[in-house]
Amino acid sequence: MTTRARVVPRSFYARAPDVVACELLNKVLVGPNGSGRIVEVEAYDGARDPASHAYRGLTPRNEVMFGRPGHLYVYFTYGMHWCANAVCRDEGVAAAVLLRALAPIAGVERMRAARAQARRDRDLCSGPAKLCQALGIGSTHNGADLTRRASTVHILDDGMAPPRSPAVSTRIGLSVGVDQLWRWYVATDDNISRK
DNA sequence: ACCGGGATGTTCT
DNA sequence: GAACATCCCGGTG
Repeated sequence: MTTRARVVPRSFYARAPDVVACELLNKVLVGPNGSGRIVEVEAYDGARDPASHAYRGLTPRNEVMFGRPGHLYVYFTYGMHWCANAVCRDEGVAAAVLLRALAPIAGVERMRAARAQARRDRDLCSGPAKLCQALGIGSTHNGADLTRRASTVHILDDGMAPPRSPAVSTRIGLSVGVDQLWRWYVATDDNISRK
């Protein structure tokens, strides 16, 4: 990482989640344990998306999704896993991008310690709950401001452009909204949760 | 490689 | 009481 890396500004996030998702590819997520390049994402659009946590309106859990763009929405699922999203669109409109996989950059030793089960380094961040465990992201980071370098969790642009033609697929692990092609990933990367 | 089941607890019906 | 934006392990081929 060079000094030319800068935080992604709030205006970037204040757009539709499918647009934000595509452009988050190849940006850098920084967390407590290190950093990684974002290589897989999914879009969730509360207003018209039955798979979105915000589809049925505001609740204590999804409150952050309704807030300002550029913040982190962290939720707990399956009794043991944390997952992290970048909040999109204007305040009052719920939308988010689920961060699904990273290519590790810095702090790999700490990530290995945080994910002792991982047999290979490509298993460290190859899933939405894996990357949170690897980077040390949890409930205390819900609502974190991703646009501030001082924030424990933030996102940097180090100059690498998003892929011109990312791979596209349906989203993973859903029982509704299964037909939307709202998953994007860097086709050539080894750290993808699933082909 | 692929597939099936269990872990584990919050959230919402 | 069911569902859940998941992961891991142990089976089989």
